[in-house]
Amino acid sequence: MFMEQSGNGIGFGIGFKSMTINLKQLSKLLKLSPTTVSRALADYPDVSAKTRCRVKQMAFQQGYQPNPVARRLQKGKTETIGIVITPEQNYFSDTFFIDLLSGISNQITRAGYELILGVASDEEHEMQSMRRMVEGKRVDGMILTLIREQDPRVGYLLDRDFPFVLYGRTRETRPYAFVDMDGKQAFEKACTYLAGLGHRRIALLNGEPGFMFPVGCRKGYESGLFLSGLELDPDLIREWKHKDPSQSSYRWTLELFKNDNPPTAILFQTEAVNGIFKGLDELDLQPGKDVALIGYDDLEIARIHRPSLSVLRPQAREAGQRVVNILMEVIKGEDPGKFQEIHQVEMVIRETSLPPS
Amino acid sequence: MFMEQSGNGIGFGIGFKSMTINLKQLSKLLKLSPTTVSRALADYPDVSAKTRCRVKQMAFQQGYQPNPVARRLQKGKTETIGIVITPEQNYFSDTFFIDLLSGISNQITRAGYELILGVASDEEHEMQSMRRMVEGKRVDGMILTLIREQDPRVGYLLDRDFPFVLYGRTRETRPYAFVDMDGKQAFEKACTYLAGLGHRRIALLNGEPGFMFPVGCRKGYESGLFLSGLELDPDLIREWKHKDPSQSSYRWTLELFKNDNPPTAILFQTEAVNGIFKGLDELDLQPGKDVALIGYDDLEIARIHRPSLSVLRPQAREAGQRVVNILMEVIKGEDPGKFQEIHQVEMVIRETSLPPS
DNA sequence: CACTTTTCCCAAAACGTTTTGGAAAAAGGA
DNA sequence: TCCTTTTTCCAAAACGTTTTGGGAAAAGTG
Repeated sequence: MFMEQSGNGIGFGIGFKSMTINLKQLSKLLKLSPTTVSRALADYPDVSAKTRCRVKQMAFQQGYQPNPVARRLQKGKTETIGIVITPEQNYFSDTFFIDLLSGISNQITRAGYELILGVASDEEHEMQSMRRMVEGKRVDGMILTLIREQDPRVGYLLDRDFPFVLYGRTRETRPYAFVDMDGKQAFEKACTYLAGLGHRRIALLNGEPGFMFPVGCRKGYESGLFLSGLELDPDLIREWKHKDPSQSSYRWTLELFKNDNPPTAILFQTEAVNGIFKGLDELDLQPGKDVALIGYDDLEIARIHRPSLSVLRPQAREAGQRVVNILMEVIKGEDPGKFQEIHQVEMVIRETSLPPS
Repeated sequence: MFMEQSGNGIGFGIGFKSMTINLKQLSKLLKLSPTTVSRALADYPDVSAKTRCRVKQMAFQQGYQPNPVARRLQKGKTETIGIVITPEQNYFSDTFFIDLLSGISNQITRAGYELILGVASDEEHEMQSMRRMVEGKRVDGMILTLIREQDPRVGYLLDRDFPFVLYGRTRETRPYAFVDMDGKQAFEKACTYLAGLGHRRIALLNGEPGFMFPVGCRKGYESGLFLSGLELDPDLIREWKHKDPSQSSYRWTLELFKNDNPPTAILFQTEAVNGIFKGLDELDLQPGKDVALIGYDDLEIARIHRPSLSVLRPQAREAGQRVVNILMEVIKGEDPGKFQEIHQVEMVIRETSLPPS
């Protein structure tokens, strides 16, 4: 008996190299047609239980795995999801983004898909990287993070009806799918909590304008003040920059306390915590003792620091999984407008949220 | 004239949707064979300059891009590189890993390849994720980071002769390709520098045993002591844990100063800096003034902190690019043993490396 | 002109799957 | 037994490229 094809050494078990068997070879081994083998493996009902079993056994024994590239060509799908990250805005400075990515990755793998990653240095390259994926037919869908108020990526994808899901929201009238954290509710909760402790001067050190998330934070903050019967003082609101969270928040912290009537509590995104600590230190104010603090995001520093930082904790992992599940539905053709989820954020009270002294 | 195929609306310029033209349609438009069009676009010499030009123009005008999946099938390549990261060891807590990833991603894109990302929660899933990529024929090559002294991934890939490049090194006698930072030289340099300033008691707060990088750091530290005529004191060497760099380094910092003859300087990986600062603070020691500090990795905190932290700065971006270039060579069939690069690390003197007081 | 060489193009095969549209064999029904 | 239905399988087409192996026309050579 001779072997045709590139002699595939029918699994003699010697060595590991190129244990790669394909459908034709497998079907030859089974004395069946490739069609039947393919259908047996896919559990089609038109192949008898006996042969199905035989096929699966042999496939397992031979370590057969269908070539994904060939399947993709035939199916007309890339089985791939794209995401582009921009390190300049040091977004995933800590566990939060990794958790999100971890949820995304695991769910994508479970679906038999791949996650391809682009790293872009700025907005322009971000768009470029996404266009390469979309127009180059390299992905079936996109995941967008770090969403801006006016986000050209969303318009671009909507225009060509390309499947995508946002982690976050943007200003856009057409319906689109998103998973967002309820920043408004979170900041409202934190604000009323502090007010409930007796704080009357609560500051907000908010994220960079232009991005969508800080908008919700501010709304929650204002609503929290209102619910607690406190007045909004524009002097107690400042915004730091993504490029340099520590430096800018440091400066704004100093600024906040130049006030005649300085705050007794600060709400902020935990990314900015280093600058705040430094500022307070310079002002000889003890975090948690002289000034109450609640951060958004439960980064490592929040747990490590003494006193440990009270935080608002988004469930990034779960959100990542939802993003993928939704994206799969949208790819299947479901109406994206049906998938608009706003996830609750829990508050973790630690040591920096005491009543005013 | 009728259109066959799924009437592709030969670029009337109305709307964006499915502007996707394929080779057959393009060739029909040009009244040429698909063969010629394909070869024209690939700059084969057997197509006349005139038609080549005509083809390229039309391809551009129609926004034609070859379907990568089809090309991959034909070429027998996935045009894809895999990488698996493990967030548990909070490895990319900051800019360093992002820089590496950025270099990797850009270079991969330049080569027309994709980067697929796996996120694994532990060593077992890390291996599993890699096997899926390799045995599932999903990638042409792997990039490995965070290398352990005994690293099963390396043996696995060598056994099946699968292309890969390490960022780092491991204990393995067979030749393999790697790009590594010269941790030994870096720590030697830092150590002799401090000794030159007059420090006699220099401590090393090293990374977790089991990983390869700390081995080099320790060698450099020992060599630096030796070159400076200082004796090695095992009491001045401690190792923190990846899982919890701040906490463990905090404890070890306290421990170091329980010594009868405490250190006047500490060498460490910058990841651990928060714990060290906290420890020193608790001991009422001023970083940089009472204790000189040099960290490995130029993280944001190093630049932000006052006094700013002197550091050893690896060029992660450049290293990432080299890793990809080398991997491309290995994929082409070059001998991996030829590619073993050890990159120099520069020292950035800031404010925490003064002579002993 | 007859021959060779060069230039330019193309039909067909191949990559490894899945899907389509039967067809042969077995089983059931009268 | 003959006809119908069900079961089980398969050959061929298709997905969109690139590569192979020419072949016709044009240009060069004597």
